[in-house]
Amino acid sequence: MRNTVQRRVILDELRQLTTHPTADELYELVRRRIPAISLATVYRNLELLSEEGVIRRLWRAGTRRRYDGDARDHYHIRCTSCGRVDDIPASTPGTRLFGYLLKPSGYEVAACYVEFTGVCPACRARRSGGAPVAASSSSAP
Amino acid sequence: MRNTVQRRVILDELRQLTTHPTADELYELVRRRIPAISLATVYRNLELLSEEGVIRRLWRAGTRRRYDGDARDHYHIRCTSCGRVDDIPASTPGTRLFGYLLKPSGYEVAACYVEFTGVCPACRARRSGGAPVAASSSSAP
DNA sequence: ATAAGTGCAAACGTTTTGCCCTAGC
DNA sequence: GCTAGGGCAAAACGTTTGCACTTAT
Repeated sequence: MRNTVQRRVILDELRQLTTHPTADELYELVRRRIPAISLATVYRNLELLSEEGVIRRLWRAGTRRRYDGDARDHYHIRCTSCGRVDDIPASTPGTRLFGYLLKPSGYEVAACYVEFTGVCPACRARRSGGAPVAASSSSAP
Repeated sequence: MRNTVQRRVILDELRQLTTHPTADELYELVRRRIPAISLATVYRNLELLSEEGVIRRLWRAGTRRRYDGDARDHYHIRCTSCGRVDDIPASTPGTRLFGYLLKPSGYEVAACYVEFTGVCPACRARRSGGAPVAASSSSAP
């Protein structure tokens, strides 16, 4: 992975934000530093960086994808009214997850969605059998 | 909410599946019973039914939205290779979540994504202040 | 020198919408 | 009869891609 100006600035801008921007929100910011950058470059870099595990992709099918410059373990809470996404720190000896949710987050918590990712039995068989699968959509977030 | 033929068939077909179909997968099935139905109707109904809490919308499932006819509490596991989504039963006295994940699911589990949904502080204030918010995107999944 | 990366514009697939008509209440 | 809901086609939307050019290695 080459160290291009565009990539450096995209990552730098993303890491300065705690707002989990969409590709074009980030594009607007990056454009202030590299006016000639294209939206496609932002998309390509966000995709590549999340595949490499440098950043995280917050999937939401059908709407806009959001990205998180912090790849460390933590949760997210999304406002069902305006769509913003905030961080919820992972439980540690110092912070209790549900305690945080109830008070400091300020959110009125409505629901919790849990999704595991992995490799299904059929794909595991196919994989060990030899022929690789035509990967349809995504890598693990 | 009126009890139309289309709505009845869409819900019925969805409930017969455990495969969490996309809108157009369901459309193909429904079309066998109502050949003249339009894809837009399927979309409109899936959206309405999930807003009403009758079915569930699986936001994170790849690029295409997937729907679940079972609105009861359970989790999902998505294959990062082929995109299929399976159910993981919620922990009950009889089934242990992690026990299930490790064995009967057959999946090689890679990661777990947790997202809460709720109403953010700003929207709560706006809401109690009176003026309703121009809801941007969604209801809780 | 060479291949990864970029910019541009056009293409893509999914979802939403406006319009007028149909049918449930 | 009134209105939510349907069908159709077109638009909108976020994202991806082909191509020729650039640039980091």
